[in-house]
Amino acid sequence: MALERATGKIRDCGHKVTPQRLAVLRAIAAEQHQSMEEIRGRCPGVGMVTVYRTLDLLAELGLVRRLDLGDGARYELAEDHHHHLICEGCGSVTEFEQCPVDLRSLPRVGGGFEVRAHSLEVYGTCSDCR
Amino acid sequence: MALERATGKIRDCGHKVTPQRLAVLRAIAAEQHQSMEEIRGRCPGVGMVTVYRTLDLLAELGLVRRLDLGDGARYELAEDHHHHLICEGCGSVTEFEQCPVDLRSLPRVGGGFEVRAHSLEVYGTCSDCR
DNA sequence: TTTAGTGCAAAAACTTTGCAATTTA
DNA sequence: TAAATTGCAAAGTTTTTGCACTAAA
Repeated sequence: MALERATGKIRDCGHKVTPQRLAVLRAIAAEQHQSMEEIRGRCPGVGMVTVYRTLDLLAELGLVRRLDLGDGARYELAEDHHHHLICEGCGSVTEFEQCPVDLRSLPRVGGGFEVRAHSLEVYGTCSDCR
Repeated sequence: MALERATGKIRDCGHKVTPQRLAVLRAIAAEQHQSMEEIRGRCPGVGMVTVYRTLDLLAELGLVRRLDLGDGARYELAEDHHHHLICEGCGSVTEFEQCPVDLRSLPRVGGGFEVRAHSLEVYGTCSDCR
């Protein structure tokens, strides 16, 4: 379970595991690329300030990533790889599984950059907007 | 030149080409993934409100993309494909050219999504942070 | 018990809107 | 000239900070 890995990491880095942090973690795990508002909606008992600070902490620990695909900030679990389909017409964001990225073909770009994960955004027009 | 393509598009869509819009376009063309602050610095004669509105317009026309890779909003020319290397240690963002993405291998994901461009973010640790 | 974390209220930062003056086509 | 654009000031949003209180380890 990803939650255990996360709580372990929090503890390992000298931070405390609190009910608020667990609530935020569960909220984020519930669905990818959620907005602040959605996350807050999933953990109503947690103060807004704490949600911000928890997201900062989780991002710092490399457990969560913050990204903005055009409409405000979104948060997602920092999985190994992750692929989005973004419609330039309506702005909808959906995910897909199959990975069309082959990083083995990358000569060590940037001189010794150690790859850990990737995120691919494919832009275009969804069937509804054609 | 990308600028001509952009001004053509602006005109074609019934908008006017103004000195302010040209200045913002040039600013954006100067470097990829700049922050609002950097863009503003490159076109000091243009009011902040106008920069915001111009970026909105350009994004709407599909000429510019707004994205956030962890630290505030950044803007970049909406090129066909674009590849970032993001260090989880120091947050630095660099680009690389070689494209490790093969979209032909994608079965028509999402049922009829028409692909126009893509952006790849590779997360990891840069040589300075190892 | 000690140190880290929480949450309120306030501050700061960021972005959008209303409107009169100006400019492009 | 008409319709679009600009920029100021003000209003809205979003995010961060200061500080007393609370809780995890």
